[in-house]
Amino acid sequence: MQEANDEGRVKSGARAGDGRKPRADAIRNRERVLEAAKAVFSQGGPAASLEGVARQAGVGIGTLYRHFPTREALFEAVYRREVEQLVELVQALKAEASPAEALRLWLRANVAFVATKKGMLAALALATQKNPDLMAYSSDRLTQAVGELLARGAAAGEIRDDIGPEDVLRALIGMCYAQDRPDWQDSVLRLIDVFVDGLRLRGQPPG
Amino acid sequence: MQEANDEGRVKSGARAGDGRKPRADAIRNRERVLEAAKAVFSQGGPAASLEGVARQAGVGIGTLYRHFPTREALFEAVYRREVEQLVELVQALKAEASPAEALRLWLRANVAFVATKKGMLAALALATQKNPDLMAYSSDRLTQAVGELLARGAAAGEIRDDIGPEDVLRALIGMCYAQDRPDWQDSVLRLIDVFVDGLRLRGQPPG
DNA sequence: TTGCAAACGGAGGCACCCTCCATATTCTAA
DNA sequence: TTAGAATATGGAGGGTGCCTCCGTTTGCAA
Repeated sequence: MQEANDEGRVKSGARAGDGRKPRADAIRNRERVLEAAKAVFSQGGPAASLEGVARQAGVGIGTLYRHFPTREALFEAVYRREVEQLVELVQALKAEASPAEALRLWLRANVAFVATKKGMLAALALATQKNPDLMAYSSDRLTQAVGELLARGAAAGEIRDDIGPEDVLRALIGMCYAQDRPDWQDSVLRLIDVFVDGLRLRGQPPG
Repeated sequence: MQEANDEGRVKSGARAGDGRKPRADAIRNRERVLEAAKAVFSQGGPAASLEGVARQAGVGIGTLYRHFPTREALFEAVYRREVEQLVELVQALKAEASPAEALRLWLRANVAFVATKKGMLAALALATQKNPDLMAYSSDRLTQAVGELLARGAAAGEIRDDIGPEDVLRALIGMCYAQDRPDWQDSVLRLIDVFVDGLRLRGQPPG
């Protein structure tokens, strides 16, 4: 009768309403399933077999379903995680590269993401249709992340300050949208270089 | 030259290599399956049951598979047809409305399309991933169609001539991309009105 | 009419979906 | 350390959908 949990939205994971900590094996298995799901969805798209995911994760199908009661829940968890990784990449790049270069590398990483995870994109189309919040959430997170890169560049006088993060994301989406030919990646990578060059301020500060 | 019968690449239907005409019942059933598939995919998305399609079409599952050997083939046929209808709508609107108004109505029709056929969008994401030609084909057809509307408006001095059909389509896609809230349709319809107003030339010709 | 190629429909074998519960594992408190 | 409670596991099972195969039906030409 306790257990009204089911959490704000996220199910299945850590303690929330009830102050209890999940068991160690539960955490481990949850992780395994997520890892396997990432691979399987990337490869096979949104209709990929969940039993296949469980097999690859080395857990029973029942375990998979306890952690993620629906296909959408599983996909959503995988996707949120990917978004989080892209956000973290921003932090890492800030430490390693000049502002403009960091932006360029981050955009390139996104292209790689799209290219590697083809199936995930189709799955995303399905998932956002059933749960619009997911799109809103990821847009916010990514906008904020790009915003940091831009602000840093602007502060350093390396990048113009009249282009907002939404514009950059929209450009990225637009460029990745037309996956009409086998060599679309090359094309988009070139476009990104051009785009970042366009964002650069010409009169460079010392350094 | 009437008809050229649809077949650009499409398999399954009419004569091609062999000069034989398909049987009447074959044509009829093919049509029924397409109609049913449109409804079922729109409602249920790309994973919808093909046996369900066959049931709704009133044909056996074997018949469905003879006409469309794979799920993708079926979806592709449905989608090509939808694109064709949007193209035909352009012709109809040219006869019925002023250039700018025709453009406005056509864009609105696209929003309705997206709204009604939610499932089709997810299916499209899947299908284009497996067959990039499909995207290229539909882009071309739609670009050409919008191009006609724009050219007509420009010729009549109603619409500016420095915006190309690709720009208009990109704007449309961009506006429909953010289906993040239940009332996204209202928002997009407003944006379309604004957009078309923006395309209008101020000094209007007589009429 | 008749003959036959073309088309039909659905049975059958297999994979996957998801639920349920007997069993196994982890945690806690003594 | 250990026992018992709480929690988690895994896979059997009933149902649905996928797709192939083939005996039967139908349209069409002669």
